[in-house]
Amino acid sequence: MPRGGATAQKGGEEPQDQIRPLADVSALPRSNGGRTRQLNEDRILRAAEAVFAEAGFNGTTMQAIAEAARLPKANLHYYFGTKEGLYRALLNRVLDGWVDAFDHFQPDREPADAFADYVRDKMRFTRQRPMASKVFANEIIHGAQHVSHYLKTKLRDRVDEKAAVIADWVQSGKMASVDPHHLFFSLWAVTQTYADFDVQVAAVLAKPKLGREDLDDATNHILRLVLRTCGLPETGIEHHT
Amino acid sequence: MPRGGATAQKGGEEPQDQIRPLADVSALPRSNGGRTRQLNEDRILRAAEAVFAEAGFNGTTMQAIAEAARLPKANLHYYFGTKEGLYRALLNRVLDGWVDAFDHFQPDREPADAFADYVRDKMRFTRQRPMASKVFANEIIHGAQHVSHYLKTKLRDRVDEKAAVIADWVQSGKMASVDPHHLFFSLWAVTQTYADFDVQVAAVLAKPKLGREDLDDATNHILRLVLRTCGLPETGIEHHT
DNA sequence: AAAAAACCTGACCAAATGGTCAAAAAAATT
DNA sequence: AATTTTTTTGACCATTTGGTCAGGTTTTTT
Repeated sequence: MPRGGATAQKGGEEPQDQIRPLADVSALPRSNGGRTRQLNEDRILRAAEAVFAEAGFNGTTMQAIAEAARLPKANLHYYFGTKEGLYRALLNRVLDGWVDAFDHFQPDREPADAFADYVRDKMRFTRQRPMASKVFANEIIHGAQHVSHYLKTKLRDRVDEKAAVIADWVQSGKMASVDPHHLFFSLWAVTQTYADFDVQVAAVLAKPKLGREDLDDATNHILRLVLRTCGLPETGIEHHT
Repeated sequence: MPRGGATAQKGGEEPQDQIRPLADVSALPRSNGGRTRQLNEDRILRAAEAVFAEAGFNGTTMQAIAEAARLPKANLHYYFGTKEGLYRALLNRVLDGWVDAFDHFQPDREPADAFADYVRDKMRFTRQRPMASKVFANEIIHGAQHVSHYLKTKLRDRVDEKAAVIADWVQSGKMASVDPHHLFFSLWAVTQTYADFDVQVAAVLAKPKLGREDLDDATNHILRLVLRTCGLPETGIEHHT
């Protein structure tokens, strides 16, 4: 008897050509102590992230994910039941890494350091998992139907908590007066724009695609922007050329 | 003989319930001196903007647009030929209003005024046509397949032109040193985030939806952010509560 | 008042897509 | 080694969807 969200399967398949090679995961080593499932779910989620990011929920076909993961479509349904189920699983995975960066905002820290670390973390995420960012952005733009509860509870609480910390910094004269909530919106916006709208940025910069250096420039720019906005000293930022 | 991009039509229709009332346009007054086409195209585009914004290109069905516009589906095909054709027409419409705001950056202007006007323009657009912004954002996130040429030519040229103006301002000591290109990316990001990610912002602010006051707060916050980043005096910004 | 051009639309269709099923192969348990 | 559980997968299907067509109606032009 199956174990996943699925029940039973059967599905017509055409021969699957790989659409995008998925790193290497080619030979899932045998004799796993039963973690076949974990490996395959991960493999599928990785493929799904890329496909959903590029095509959005509706534009994504199970077939496309199957090809990207180099597995038959029915296999996806075996592990995740429905397209919706797979999508939700993916969103959970993406959201996990989203709230953690907030930890940098501790009351006893130096504001400048906290902001710098936060920005650098966000930009690191942007560089390393631009697809994840796009999946999330897409979900929000289209009404956040699957994550609205999360936004109104976990995220809101976390933001309120850290907004209070920033408000304290402002009160105690450690930084200039800024609306903490809107500051967060700005921080998210300026960092994620390099993941979500990378195509636009690259086009304007006349680059075929964004490279590491471009993102380093961006990071320095954002650091300057944030620190100046908060009336903090611009230490540790390289001078842009 | 038809005149639009279309050729000829015929299409099965179910009874159309309105999904979203479209303003009022209920009675297209007769006896238009032949501008029936213009009226209907506008009506369809208006409906399409809302539907495409909510569902993305692939998630949007011609049927849904037809219902929103309260016209039979075949009628849409009559005017725009294909779904793609309609989408492109919509994108053109949206892009038109996008580059104009750049005009505020004139060499002889006071930098502070130029930035303030630009931000206010962008935020006005965000408030008045959030759907348009979402359609555009969606297009970019998914690779800008239909507008990449535009980005690499018209937009890039325009940005380069205005970046030069800002570079001059920096040179002549009128404002602090900032990378002009990245400054634009930041400006776009912080303003459009209130249109594209309105759901997220509202959720965090614990509002059912963003109101005028919220966007006014946002505008003031952004003005402060930009002016401080550019080392310009914060004149004419109301103090946030 | 014809004739032509523009507009409208119900009926229909081929292709795509999410999902299912049954049967079998592999692994793990006993 | 037998049994049970988990995994794999090809074939099949109902529905949805973009798009077409032919014939009709309205408006404009002559």
